[in-house]
Amino acid sequence: MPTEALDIPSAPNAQTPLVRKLGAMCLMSQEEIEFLEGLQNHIVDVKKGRDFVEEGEELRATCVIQEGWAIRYILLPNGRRQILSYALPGDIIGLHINFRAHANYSAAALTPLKVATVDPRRILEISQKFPILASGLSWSTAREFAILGDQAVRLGRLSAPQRLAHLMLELWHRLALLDDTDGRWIAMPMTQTELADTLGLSLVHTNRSLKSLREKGWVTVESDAIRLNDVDALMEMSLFNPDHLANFSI
Amino acid sequence: MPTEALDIPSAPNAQTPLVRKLGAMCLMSQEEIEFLEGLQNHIVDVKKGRDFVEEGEELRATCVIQEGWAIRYILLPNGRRQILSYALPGDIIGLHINFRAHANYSAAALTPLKVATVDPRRILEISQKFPILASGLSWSTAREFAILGDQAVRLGRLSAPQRLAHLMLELWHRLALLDDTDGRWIAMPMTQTELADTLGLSLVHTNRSLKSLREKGWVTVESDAIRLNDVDALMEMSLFNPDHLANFSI
DNA sequence: CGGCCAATTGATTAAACTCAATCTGCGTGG
DNA sequence: CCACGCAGATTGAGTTTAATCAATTGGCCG
Repeated sequence: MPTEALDIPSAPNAQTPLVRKLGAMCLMSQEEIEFLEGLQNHIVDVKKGRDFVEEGEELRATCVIQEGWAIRYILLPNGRRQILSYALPGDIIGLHINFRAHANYSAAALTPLKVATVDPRRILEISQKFPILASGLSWSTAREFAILGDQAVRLGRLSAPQRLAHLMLELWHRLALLDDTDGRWIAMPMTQTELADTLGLSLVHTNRSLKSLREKGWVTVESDAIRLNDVDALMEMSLFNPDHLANFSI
Repeated sequence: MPTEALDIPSAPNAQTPLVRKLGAMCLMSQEEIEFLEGLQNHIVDVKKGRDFVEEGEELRATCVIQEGWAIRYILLPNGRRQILSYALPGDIIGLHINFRAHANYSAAALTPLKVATVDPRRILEISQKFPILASGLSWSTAREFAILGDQAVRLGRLSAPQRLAHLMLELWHRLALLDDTDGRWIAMPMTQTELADTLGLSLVHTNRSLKSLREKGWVTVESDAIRLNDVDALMEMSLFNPDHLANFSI
């Protein structure tokens, strides 16, 4: 198992992935859990490939992913795309919406998606009424920062095969927190084009780097999933630091 | 002047850079301003080059930069470094400190620094008592995200000269919000080694890319400062999007 | 004057990109 | 049922960008 995080007992009766995720970090009261679950009762389906947040547009609602994966990305005027991060179940898009704030990135469904849309004013309500919950969201924010920071490290200071391995390990750890891994298999719903736009590489070079990890025997690739055959080797070669995703250690 | 932000009247009697920064976004009451200023009365000096936050260490205090520049960075086991972002006066390091949270990046003084150290519990107090102030800090958080997102775009999808120009424009806009630019001159207190670690390049290639901007006449480089001679050309070639730093437009 | 740090330049090597074909699996219409 | 089209994956070949290695220069300070 990837981190000590899993030794911390989860929130009881956790139904939504957000409650499960926060439960790994902080001990919420039953009232807080119920409030948080109650927030997420308005569920919207988003078709695979569809944008549900568009850069520059005014944000109307805070979105909490219930099922499926999304990407946050920025499109450049020359047509190139940089995917900033993957949003998994329990992740929040638009947590920090302010008066007339405009989205500074787009978000799209990587797989068919179920999202809860929440009135941003109810988020402010949380910080006034539920201090534990508020600190849970604050932790979630700090974790998003750490994830984006690791993305910057990948893009700035790792080689192509390192970037790939590093990303796989990140996803493995994040999915493990949701109990969403089957041993060493993890879902990989993105195409190689999307992978390339995540890692700042060309499609061709992404393909070749993936091949090199396969040929070393470190990963097994299936359509829509990969298996991490040698986690130690992957961690060492990609310089992955698991503390960045479990900064609540001890 | 870079953005429409400057047309919004600043907070009256703004003394600390944080109040000046937030004043550009939200209209705080006199009481809120005084509370925020009062928070920042414990000032610490940090010598140039010194780390004041170390990755992995437990964070004891929230730091608000009063004077000087800092860097947030991650050091890899192989000795390479990725600078994530620059912290300017008014920026906050450790806004989202939680119970026994450990820093997931280091921070060091790029210049001699004055920082206010704040008890993190007083941050929680803000969100409970001062809703406008809380939304201001939330905006500040969203802005930090946008800055780090732009950093990922630079690292992932821009060429070396584009990365340089893009970073200069970011700093120009951020300094303008603090009224800290002298026309088109901006401070550049970092060495080329630090610039290279910011942009994900080698020192030599950074030097050559800087030379190419100079030779095109777009920038003038002095020690510790540069002048943006042709902002339009820089914006076009680097695909810079000023909205990311002024997402409160209209 | 010497030492040191930062900046600059030259030459070579390595990594990653681009262009151009295939190849493969899958669904669909004839 | 099969040919066709299409999207995604794979491979080859040549080019470009950036890294590395190696000096050299410039400024500043003791």
